Amino acid sequence: MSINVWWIRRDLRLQDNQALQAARSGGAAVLPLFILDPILLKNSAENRRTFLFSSLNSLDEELRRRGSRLFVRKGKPLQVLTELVREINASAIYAEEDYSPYARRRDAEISRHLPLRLTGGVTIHHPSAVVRADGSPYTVFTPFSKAWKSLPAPSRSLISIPEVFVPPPEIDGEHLPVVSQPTGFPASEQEAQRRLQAFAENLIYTYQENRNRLDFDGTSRLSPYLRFGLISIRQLVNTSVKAIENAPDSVAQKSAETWLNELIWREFYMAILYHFPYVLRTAFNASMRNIPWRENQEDLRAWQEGHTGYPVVDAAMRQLKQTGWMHNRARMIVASFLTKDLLINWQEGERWFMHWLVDGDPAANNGGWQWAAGVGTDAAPYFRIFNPVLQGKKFDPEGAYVRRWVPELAHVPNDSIHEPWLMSADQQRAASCQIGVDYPAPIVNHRQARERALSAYRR
DNA sequence: TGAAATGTTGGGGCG
DNA sequence: ACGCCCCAACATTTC
Repeated sequence: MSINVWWIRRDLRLQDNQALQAARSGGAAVLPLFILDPILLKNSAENRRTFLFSSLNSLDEELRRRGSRLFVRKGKPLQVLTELVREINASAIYAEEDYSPYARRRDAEISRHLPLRLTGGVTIHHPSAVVRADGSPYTVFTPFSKAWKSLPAPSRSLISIPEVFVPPPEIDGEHLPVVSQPTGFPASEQEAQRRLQAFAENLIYTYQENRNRLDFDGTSRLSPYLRFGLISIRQLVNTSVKAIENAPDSVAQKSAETWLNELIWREFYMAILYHFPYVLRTAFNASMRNIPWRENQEDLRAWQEGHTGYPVVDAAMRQLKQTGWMHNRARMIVASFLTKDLLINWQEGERWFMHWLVDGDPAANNGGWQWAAGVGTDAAPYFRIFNPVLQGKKFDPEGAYVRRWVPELAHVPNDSIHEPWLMSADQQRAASCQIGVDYPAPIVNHRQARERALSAYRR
């Protein structure tokens, strides 16, 4: 009987898995393999490692329930696979294609030596398929999304979970590191399914208005699961399409369409990274590579630790450090603050986010930062500068988000919660919050910082 | 997926 | 009744 390797990379799921399906074709036995690649492990952040290992443990449990198990080996993938293929006399290696520069180099090298077969699955459409008639890639989101939508829709039926695996041979492998469950994001396929189901019942129909609210859980919170493939993008897209069709009214329909667009943004940035891998090193827009950034460690530190004196910024940065996740609206606010108000290089923000985010993905994170800094594809114009006070008032009107993450401000009244420095000495005493002692005064004056950013960007 | 500055309009107070 | 001013509300332009 022939045996295939199912090389698991960012498809940690049994449901709707094209690589797994391909590996089982012809009734072959499947060896589920995860490779602990020292290069990837060195670059990955602790929150993502915890989520990854926890996900692998739960995947292993699921496999054991079906008469199989997960094999883990450590080392350079080419070397690991070469040895393994010889050891078990495998016919082929099946894996879901990954479009990041490192993954492409790695897979190209392996393909020269071994029968590596790549399948789709990370995206709905391959980055090279969403291009203009002349084959050139899109660099603006709206035309990209139109082209994306004009391509054949994904199959509406998902690939079901194999009931029984042909047991693979017993071979040696590493043990998975034992980790505690990541807080806030239980790492299992069932959890991802539960979240999607809950979201599809209600929140998807109010997404348009609620997604921006910092003080309300109006988003799906599926990003870590999608990042590591505990759920397939196809299932999410199919869910959004169904919701668009079933929407009770036009507001609900618009909401489901907005959510679908967010999924397309993800594919857009993956395509950008695929076609323009240099964006990981420098601004997409060549005219935006010489902005006179400030090198100010003190301000950078204040931003990172949530001590800028702007409540909504500090709340968001503390949410990130404490939970490994940040609300999307908050990501835009803190990115605008770092790059515009503090005039610090967006790449500092990109690095900090990758260090903490449990959903950190190079394509999406880079795209988001370049967008916010106004240096990327289809970027926000450089003069679009968020006012952290107005953003707070608009999207956290009662200050619930601020109070949750910045306890020093717990007793500050609503009308001062987003500009506590305006409180009188009496009010500060009443709120048990002395500005400059219990909570910092703003490290920059927004009005002046805005002017500084505008003139720096103009240069 | 902004915010600030500037322009326009129209109602009300007032001489 | 009229002109003038003020200013809020809204619209447009600019960054």
